[in-house]
Formats: sequence, C-alpha cells, structure tokens
Amino acid sequence: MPDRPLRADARSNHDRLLVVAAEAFAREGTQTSLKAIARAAGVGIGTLYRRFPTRESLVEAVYRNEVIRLCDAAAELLRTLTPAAALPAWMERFVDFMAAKHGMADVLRAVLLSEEDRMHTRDLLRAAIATLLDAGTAAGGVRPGVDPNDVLMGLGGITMIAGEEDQRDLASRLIGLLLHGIATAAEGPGGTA
Amino acid sequence: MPDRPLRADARSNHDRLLVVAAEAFAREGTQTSLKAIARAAGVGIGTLYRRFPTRESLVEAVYRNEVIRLCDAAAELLRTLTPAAALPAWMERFVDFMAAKHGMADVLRAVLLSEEDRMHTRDLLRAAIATLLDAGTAAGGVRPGVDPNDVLMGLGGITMIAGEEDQRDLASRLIGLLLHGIATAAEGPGGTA
DNA sequence: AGCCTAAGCGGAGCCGGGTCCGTTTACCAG
DNA sequence: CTGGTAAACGGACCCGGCTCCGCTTAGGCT
Repeated sequence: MPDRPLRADARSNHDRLLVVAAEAFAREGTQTSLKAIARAAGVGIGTLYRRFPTRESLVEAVYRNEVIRLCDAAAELLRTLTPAAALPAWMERFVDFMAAKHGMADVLRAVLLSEEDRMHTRDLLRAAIATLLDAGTAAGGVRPGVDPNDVLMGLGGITMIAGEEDQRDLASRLIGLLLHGIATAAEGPGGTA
Repeated sequence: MPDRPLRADARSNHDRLLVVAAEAFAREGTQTSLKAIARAAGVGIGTLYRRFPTRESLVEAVYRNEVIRLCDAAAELLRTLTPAAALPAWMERFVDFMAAKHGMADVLRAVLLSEEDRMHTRDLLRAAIATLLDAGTAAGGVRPGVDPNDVLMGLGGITMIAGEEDQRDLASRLIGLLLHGIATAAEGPGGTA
C-alpha cells in the first residue's frame, strides 16, 4: 500500500465533499441524501461513492477529528478527576457526542461492527476506554479483566437504543447499569466471561 | 374503537400477506423486499402498506405468537429454576430469538422505541422481565428498584450491537455485564447456566 | 510542446421504499 | 336482483441508494 498521493483534482473534490457533507450532516442529520451532497459539492455521485464507498465512511471522515478529541478527553479527565469519576464522565460525554449528531446511531453500529481496519476510529475508542478502565482497576473501583471492547460495545448498544436527544435520561440510567456491571463487588447471577 | 371486522377480501389478503411474509422472512431475513412479498401474495404494494404501514409492523405481526411464547417462557423458567438462574436463561433465550431472525435488530429498535401502543409487544416483554426481576429481588440476588424497562432497553441495546449469530459470545458477555449491573452489591447466588 | 496512460470522473440505469389517488368490489338495504 | 357506497385495491410515480463503465484529464516522460 504505497498510498500514493491523490491527483490534484481528486484531492480538491475529496476536500470539497468533506466540507459540504459536514454542513449537510449538521443541518439535516447523517441520513441526508448523498446525491444532494454530491450535487452541492459539484461532483458526480460516482465520485462520492469512489471516495467514500459507504455512508458510514463519509460520516466517519467528517467526524474523525471530533472523535479524536473525544478520545483525548479520556486522558484529560483522568488528570482532573479520580478514576471513579472520570469513567462515568467520559461515558456521558460519549453518549452526548453521539446524540448530538442526528442519525449517528446507525453509523456507529457500522463503525463498531465493521471488519475493516480502515475504520480505526474503533481502535481509538477502545484505547480510550482501556485507559479509563486501567486507571479504575488500579484505583480499585473497577473489576480487573474487564474487556475494553466489551465496554465499547456496551456503550454502542446504549447509543443504539437511547442515542437520540430525547432519550438522554434513559441513556444515563443504562450507563449506570453498565458501570455497576464492571464495578468490583458483586458476583452477579450468570457468572463471568 | 369499534374495530369493525374486515371485509372478506381484505381479511384474506391480510392473512395471505402474513403467510407469505413469514416464509420470506425465514428465507431471506426481515430486510427482504416488501414489493416481492406483495407480489408473491398476489396483492399490490399499496395494499401491503395499508395493512402494515411500516416494515416493523409487518414483522411484529408475523412474529407476534413467537414473542408471546418467549414471554410465557419467563414464568415457566421460574417454575423449574431458581430466580438467579432463570433471569440469565431468559436473557440468553431473548437474544437467541432475536439472532435467529436475520435483520431483527432494526425491527426491535423500532418496536422498543415506538410511541404506538399498538406495539404492545413491548409491554409483554416488559412484563416478563418484571416477573423475573421481582423473583430475583425476592430471592435476594437482584437489587431492588431496578426498572424492568431499563433492563428491556439494555437487552435491546445488546441485541442491536450483537444481535447476529456470529456475535453470540459478545452478546453473552454483555448479558453478563448487565446481570452484574442489576445484581445486589453484596453477593449473588452463584448458580450459572 | 506533445504524447500516453493510469487516475479520475460522473451520470445513466436499476432497484427498493413509500405515497397517492383513480378504479374496483363486497355487501347491505330495498 | 339491483343499486349505492364505503371499503379496499394496486400500480404509477417519485425519491434515494448504489453500481458500472465509457469518457476525460492530470501530469510524468521525452
């Protein structure tokens, strides 16, 4: 994979698509018509699909920076809060982020379930969670051996089912259950993995 | 709501749609083309949509009986198992059921989030969970005050993110976390499946 | 400058979802 | 049996997703 640089016209089309898509997503949610985005960016629909083979890949590209910032926030929270407080705070932030982008839930599912390693967004999220979990384990509030991937998927599920703004409190309660689930103490019914 | 009986032709179309849809869903998953179902049932697409305004409503109708049986199973499990064992067992069964129907996840989301009380499937599920939780609380393994609706939504989220057959073990681990989350902090009866 | 070719372009075309409305028909009353 | 009417029908139609492939062009080479 030499990853040769894009031709100038391709590069400019790519950039224009990202800008236009960002506007469209902000205005109408991530479900908005891709044809319209292509038109607004002055390219053919074929070009859009060549650059971004799926809706999810476009959404991911548009929000990549914000996701990175979200992940960076994990370390920051650990600097200003106790591990026991940082984890819930980050989870709330995660859900807030997803809820802020209308229609994000489906995209998140695709990102979390995709086999593609191009979708390295997932790895970033997993790493952020791992950091938080490790700190929690070290501080004693989090049961050791909890798989960051499981927690990420749990958060994903919560977003899926309660990822719209009007479900914000359900999301918080489910986060509460998830936190309970990874906390030290109980040997719950059903055993462990 | 007089709920006047359907005209004979309407009734027969309705029934034929259900039969054909059941076959099609079993064969190709719940995402299959509705136009094809209408054609196979010998009705126009308009008729299908009048009877079942959304894909979800058709899926719900097709599987209503099976859902009822799933809910009945809660009481049965409580008769043959300890509450601490019945809850995990039922949850696994829930996920199995959803995973068996390809594409069920999206439908489940619609059912769980719908405002329609026509979708009383949700109430059945909630009631089944309430029964299990109550038994668990009485037996001491389940923290009191856990909202059955939250547990249902949690299960829904798990199905959403891990509801395909090839994710079965992720689903089980997430169920484990959820069970942990609703368990008493002290110590749950260790019994497992 | 001029050529060549891989890289890129973009829309026609097919498919499925969902709506809308003119047409058909069951069934009831007389 | 006949006529009237609400109920039901069903497909044409519009829209968006996505693919495929013939056309265009950037940009390296001479």
